[in-house]
Amino acid sequence: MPELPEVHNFKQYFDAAATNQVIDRVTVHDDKIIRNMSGPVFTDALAGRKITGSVRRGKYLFAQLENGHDLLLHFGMNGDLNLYQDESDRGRFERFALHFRDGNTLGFDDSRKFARILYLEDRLAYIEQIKLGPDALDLEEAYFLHQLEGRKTTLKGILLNQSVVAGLGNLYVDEICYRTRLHPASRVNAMTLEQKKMIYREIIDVMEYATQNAPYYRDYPENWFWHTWRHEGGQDPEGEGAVEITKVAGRTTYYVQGRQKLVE
DNA sequence: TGTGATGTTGAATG
DNA sequence: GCATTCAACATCAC
Repeated sequence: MPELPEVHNFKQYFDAAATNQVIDRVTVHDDKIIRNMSGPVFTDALAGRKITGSVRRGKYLFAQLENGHDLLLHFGMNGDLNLYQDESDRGRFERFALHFRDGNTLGFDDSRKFARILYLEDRLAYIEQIKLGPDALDLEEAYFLHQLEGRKTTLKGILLNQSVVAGLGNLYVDEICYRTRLHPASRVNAMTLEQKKMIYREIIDVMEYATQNAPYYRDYPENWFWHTWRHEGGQDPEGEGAVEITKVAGRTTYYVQGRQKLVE
């Protein structure tokens, strides 16, 4: 599930659960989820470490350790955090868990195993390495406009590109396109400056609204866009047209025919 | 029971 | 070399 607003919520949950906790030991149920070292090496690297806080950038959550290193949590398609005391509360799909000295355990659940966990000695070097762009909430207009120059890809493709702006995913991109009245398959190089500025504005507005109003993980408000128009048989709340389903940038895409203009 | 899924990557292609 | 596209990843839910 996680896009920027969900990971924002994971951060809140993580900070409350783990800040100032000392890791007593680590359990790894599935070595493959740790992407840059073996399970035992990972376990040794974390044992005895204190967690001092966390930093979020896009969909990436960096848990900071007192030695200056970081534990990177990327939630993939359906990662989740689960703090518990009683072993019976352990998640069915827990892949690894931090056991704190105070007796609590923070489990990382991930049924589909698309999550990525790394132990990082240098967070900034890693961000540089994967070319992760600025967080959507920190996006500056001039930078964004510059990133769009000379691009021939689709509007949806550019918004999903984490190097351009970090944090947007399939659902929120559809909502941004809906609000701008632009068809998601519109070509970036065919759009006017005004249209690009409008996209910038909606990125910020949608992300701010979502982070301020989203409850933890599920159970979004009734008027959330995927309850109204972004689903099979959905209705455009403004009644301007029919909801169509197609594929853009390789992803399932919803848009309102008649409302969203294809610019190419 | 077959299909699709809210993400990322690396290989293939242009 | 760069931008872009697309299959692959592994498993579950509908």
